[in-house]
Parts: sequence; structure tokens; C-alpha cells
Amino acid sequence: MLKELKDNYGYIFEDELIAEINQVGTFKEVPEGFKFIEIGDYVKSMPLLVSGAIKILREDENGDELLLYFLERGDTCAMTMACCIGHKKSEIRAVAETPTKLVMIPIRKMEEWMAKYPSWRSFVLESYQSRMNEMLETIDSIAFMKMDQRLLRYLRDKAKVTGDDTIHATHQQIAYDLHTSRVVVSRLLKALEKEGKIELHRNHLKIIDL
Amino acid sequence: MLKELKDNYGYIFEDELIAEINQVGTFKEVPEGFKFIEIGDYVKSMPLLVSGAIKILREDENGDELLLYFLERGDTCAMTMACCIGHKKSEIRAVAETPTKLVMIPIRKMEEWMAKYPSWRSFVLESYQSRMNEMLETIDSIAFMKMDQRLLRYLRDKAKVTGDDTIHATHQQIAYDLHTSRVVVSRLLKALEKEGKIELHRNHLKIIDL
DNA sequence: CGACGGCAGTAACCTGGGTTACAAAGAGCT
DNA sequence: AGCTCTTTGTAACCCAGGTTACTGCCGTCG
Repeated sequence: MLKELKDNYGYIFEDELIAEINQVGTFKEVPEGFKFIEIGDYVKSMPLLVSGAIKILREDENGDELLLYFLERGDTCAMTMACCIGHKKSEIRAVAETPTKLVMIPIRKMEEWMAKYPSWRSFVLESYQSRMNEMLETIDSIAFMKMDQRLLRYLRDKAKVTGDDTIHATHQQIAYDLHTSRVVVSRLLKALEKEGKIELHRNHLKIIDL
Repeated sequence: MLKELKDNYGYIFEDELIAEINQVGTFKEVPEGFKFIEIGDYVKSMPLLVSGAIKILREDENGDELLLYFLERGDTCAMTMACCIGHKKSEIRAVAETPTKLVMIPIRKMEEWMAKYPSWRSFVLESYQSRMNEMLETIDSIAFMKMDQRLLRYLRDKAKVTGDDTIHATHQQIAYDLHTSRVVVSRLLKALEKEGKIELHRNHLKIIDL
């Protein structure tokens, strides 16, 4: 675990802090689709992502879903920190988008380190900042963009976090993430294919040029 | 200023911190409609709200607006802190919704106090948390709710922050906040009036029962 | 092999809400 | 009072996208 920590966090955290993380953290490796957090869960530890990607979803009382953003290597989940600190239930769901490696830190330490390590403080604060900005972008996209634009953005983001220009997902799954219907996704994807931007296949699609 | 600070923040901050705030903070009193922050501004101090309310807006490149949330007494602007820390341009606009009193803190101090005062740390973290939750609620409302529901929520929120069940705004102004058109707002408000939930007048409306 | 279940394509239809246009009702000004 | 500007009410129309329904397709399993 120490190597992973140094490789991914060595340039932001002091050696001493890295050593502490190595001591108290738990290394975890989970497969794609693994559900870290469900809405309503109490969270007792925060994740530091080492590799892979996690998607953060919001859900309303009718079970309608919406993708908020992806977390990648070097990220942590600000929503989770927020929950930890307030000892509240989680407002979101977190699911592994790809096979993922991460280190779990007990909340107790998280607060202790805030006092002790300046690098930890700025890491936590910067995480909040980037997550807020991603929320803003999400708001932009649902408030100001039409579905075709949102779909494009989604495909680009998904290709980026998976590091693969083939998107492995059914139209229905895409529809859930964008909170729309399967028919609409099929319609728009077909239009993109006609424009030569993607190639459609069963259970996956290939990005040609977005 | 000391009295205002003690009244509004005395129960969360140590006396020593209150004293420091009193020393380095600048007291400000602004009228309704005062624009604190414009999108693209660099922000060099963070606000502690003493009384009144501030609305936080997002805008896209076409100038289309959307209300994100209101800040009230005891709140601070997490978006602003985020900007300060990252030395980034503001992503949002902040406008006084009512006449407002607040204390401005230089960013420099904000970082210093993070190390020094546990109460300041939890205040900052809790602010982030509550702002994230408000962003989530905003996302819920634009993603999952229809316009009539959103309008109801808006009227309730606005009545709450102004402490007045008469809403002083034209239909056009409401339309801007909700990012819709004046005609739609008039249509829905008229429907609410027919249900006996509000009373419509020129330049204002009265909430009867929401 | 045939049957069955998940997936994608497509057409027909519906609806919320955005757009345009115009009339009428305050409200301030001279 | 008359004039003008702002605000509101309403009708007619349009469109993105949600809904329903049915088809053909592939893959898997018995």
C-alpha cells in the first residue's frame, strides 16, 4: 500500500502524513459495479482513490436517478467527508465505475489531521472546492443544456474516466445516469451515429470523433 | 460590531476568536440589491452574515440565470471560500436579497485560523456541508421537479429568508431566478391564485397558504 | 434446434413549458 | 385629464423530449 500512496499522494502530503495514512488506512480493491455507499447509509470512513473511478449518483423519492460526477485517482469524496463531519446520513450513492483501488481512512483521523498537517487541510479544502465546481457543472448541464449536449458531455466524461473510447453500457443504463428515457437515448445516439461521431453496437458503442 | 458578533457567533466561536474577528474584520451594511460578487471576480475576503439574506446565482454564457440558494444569518459563502483558497475567479454572483449586515474577513486570516481554532475549522467544514446540501436540493428541484413545484419551493424559500409572507417581486424577476419565462410564471401563479394559495397584486403577491 | 429474455430501432402520440403577440390595467408625470 | 412605461393576463402556436407500443435482433440455455 505504501507504494501506491507515495505514487499517488507523495507530491501533496508530507512523508510523515503518508506514513500515518499507511498505518491507519485500510487498502481496498473492488470490482466494477461495487456499491460503496447507499443513500441513507451512515459513513464512518473516507476514501482516498488510488486507481479506477467512482460515480456519484443522486436519487429522488421515486427512485429516479441522476449522475452527479465521477471521482478519479487522487480524488476523495467531499460528500462523504461532509456526512462524516455532520454525522449525517449519506445523501448520495457511490458506485465503482471501473475496478477500483482505494485507501479508507477512519473519520477520527481525518479530524485529527486537520489540526496537524497543513497539506491535509489544503487537500480537504481543495477537494471540497473541486466537488463544488463539479456540482456547478452538473447544474449547468441540467439547467442550461439540451439533452443532446448533455449526452455528448456524458460520453466524453465517461470515456475520460474509464480511459477507453469504447463505452460499455446499454442505452437504458445511459438513460438512468442522465435521468431520461431509453427511447430518447436511442434516438439521440442514432443521430450521433448518422453524423459519424460514434459507432453503435450491442451493449457498447465506440467514439469516433466528439 | 462586537455585539453583533457575540450575538450571532458567540455560541460557536471561542471568545478569543471573536476578539480576533472583531479586530481584523470589516463591518459592512448594504442595501437590498447590492451586488457583492460578480462572475469572474477575484475574491479577497469572505463574508460572515450577521443579518439579512444574500442570494447566490449561477449564470451561463448566454446570460441565462439560475438561483442556487440563499444565505442567511450565521452563514458564510462556501463558494467564496473555495475561490479564495484556490485563488480562482468566482463561479457565481452574490446579490443582497434584503438589506444586509455582515463582517468581511481577509482570506489570510481564514487560513491562519484553520490551524489555530477548532471551532473555526468545524464552522468552515460545516458551511461547506450545508452549501453542498443546498446545491443538492437545487439539483433535485431542477432535475426531478416540474415548474409548478419549483415555483412553490421558491415562494416558500423566499418568504422564509425575507421573513415576510408578501413576496416583493415582479413575475419577470421570479422567472429569472427560476430560469424560465415570464409567461410561464404568470400562468402558474394565476393557477395558484385560483387554488386560493396566494393573492396576486402588482409588483407583489401575498402567500395565503402553501 | 427452438424458445425466451434482454436490447435496440422506430413510429405515433402527448404534454410541459417556451415563444410570440396583443390587450388591458396600474402608476407615475406633466 | 392625458401620456407613457411597466406589469400582468391570455390566447395561439411550437418543440424537445417523455410515453406507449410493436418489431426484429442477438445470445444463452435447455
